[in-house]
Amino acid sequence: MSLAEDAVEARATGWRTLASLHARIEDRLERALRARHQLSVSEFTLLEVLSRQDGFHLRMSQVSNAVVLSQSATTRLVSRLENRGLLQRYLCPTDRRGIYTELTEAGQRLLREATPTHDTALAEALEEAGGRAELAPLVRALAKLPKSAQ
Amino acid sequence: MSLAEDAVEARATGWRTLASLHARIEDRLERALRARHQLSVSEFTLLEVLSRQDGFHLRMSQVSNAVVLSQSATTRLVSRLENRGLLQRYLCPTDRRGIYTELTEAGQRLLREATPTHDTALAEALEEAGGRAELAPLVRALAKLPKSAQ
DNA sequence: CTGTTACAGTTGCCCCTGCAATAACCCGCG
DNA sequence: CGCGGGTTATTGCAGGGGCAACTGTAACAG
Repeated sequence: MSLAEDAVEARATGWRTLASLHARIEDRLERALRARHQLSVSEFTLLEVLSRQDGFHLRMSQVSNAVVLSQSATTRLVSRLENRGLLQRYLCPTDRRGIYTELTEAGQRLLREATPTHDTALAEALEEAGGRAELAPLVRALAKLPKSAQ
Repeated sequence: MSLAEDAVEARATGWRTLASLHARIEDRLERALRARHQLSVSEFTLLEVLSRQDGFHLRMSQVSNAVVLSQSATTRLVSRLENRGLLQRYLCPTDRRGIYTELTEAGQRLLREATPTHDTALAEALEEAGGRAELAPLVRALAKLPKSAQ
């Protein structure tokens, strides 16, 4: 096998491992958050991302980028949470095309409640994955990532 | 910050990085495979998984596990590919509840055509991700995973 | 001022997915 | 044999996502 073919194979293997680990973690988080707080992973992620912003607000396009969803999915994601009173939309004063999204008190509270659920489920998922031979190396690598990797 | 909180934070960071990288790669693969071969990532993965089995066949439940999808999604995934003549179902002779899925000639051909597309897109996605400061460490870690990690 | 182009979000439509209920089947026990 | 309990796969239904078309706004050229 040539060096180039080797590289292709290595990337494919890495991708399969990554995809598998991702699916397992997401599945676990989804169930835990859905069962206890009526939240999907995307919804939790949005609350979490907003909470880490100064002033708790972001533009739609930034949200879209942060949660890695299309514009339309972002619109609906924000709408769902807005209907539940967890966040608010308001027009950007200087550019009326822009729309800001801001966490409400209720949203901050729900996030505080859901965070332990999330953290526990994540720890369990990693724990379990660490026990599978094909996933363990990646789990260990994850733990060693630089902290600041935002 | 306590050690325990530190660990929670590290896991959360790792998960965000993993999720972000996964989403970017999947998005890229999806577009490339869809555009050139009318295949989704799940569909390609199934073809690929089948091709690596002796005799190119698997039971539904094994398929389900391999592509990390629910049973119902697996049924439909297999049905779609069967309708396109890329694989065949046939009853397990010893247990008629079981159903085997087997790659056809056409399926093997399409897989051969699509593999370069997949590999190129994957390489590009990793290349691009490697250029982002927050993803680069994980990309490097992926490259170092043991080859055999199936 | 007006027409053109670029940008930010939203909406209609359709596909894929998971859950729960269901059908078909195997196995063991009375 | 025949019934009950556990598997394996399929189907009805509703939710979430992407694409493309559309609305409203800004920016710029003439």
